[in-house]
Amino acid sequence: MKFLLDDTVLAARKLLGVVLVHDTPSGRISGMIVETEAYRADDAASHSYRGQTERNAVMFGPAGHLYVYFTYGMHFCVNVVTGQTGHGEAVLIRALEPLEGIECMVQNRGRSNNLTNGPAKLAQALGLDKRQNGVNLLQDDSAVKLETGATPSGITTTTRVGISENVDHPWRFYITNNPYISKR
DNA sequence: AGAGCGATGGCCT
DNA sequence: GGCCATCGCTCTA
Repeated sequence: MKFLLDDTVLAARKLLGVVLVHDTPSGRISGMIVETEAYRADDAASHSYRGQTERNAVMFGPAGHLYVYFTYGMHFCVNVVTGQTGHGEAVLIRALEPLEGIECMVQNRGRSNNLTNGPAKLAQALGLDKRQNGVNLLQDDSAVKLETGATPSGITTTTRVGISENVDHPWRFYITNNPYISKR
């Protein structure tokens, strides 16, 4: 996972195919990352753009940690911190392909379809919220961690979703033809 | 298939 | 006080 220290846009591409795991009391829940977005420090759409605050502090910490934020009053979204410590960069995980613990995901989501094809959906499916903000994803004994997965067959590049600033950059990536990407 | 909108709370000015 | 890196229900076709 050395690539997390690379340029954040490149890191977002390389996170495709990596497996995100949450070890819970009710079992191991995991999914392969199939869609990401890069948020750079000099990027008006990034939470870190206006400097460090209590909320976004994790983004300014070391790469490979988990940044979880709360939005729209009811949703959590999950990011992997990238780049050098102090820069404030991260990659938003927008979609997963479910691998293990699908029964747990169904329970967490309260439905049996569309488990992980959106940033807030996958956070709920894996049981991730404010409590996991800041955990180290690169440590073996961590409850939430990243594991090496498959190399994607193909990568599609588009502009990012759901932002109003800095709209034109092609910083969203997904595995071409993967059925679990979020729509739009 | 697609547009409209309500739910719901923390963060920032 | 207004804004949100959202989701899913409800309406119109």
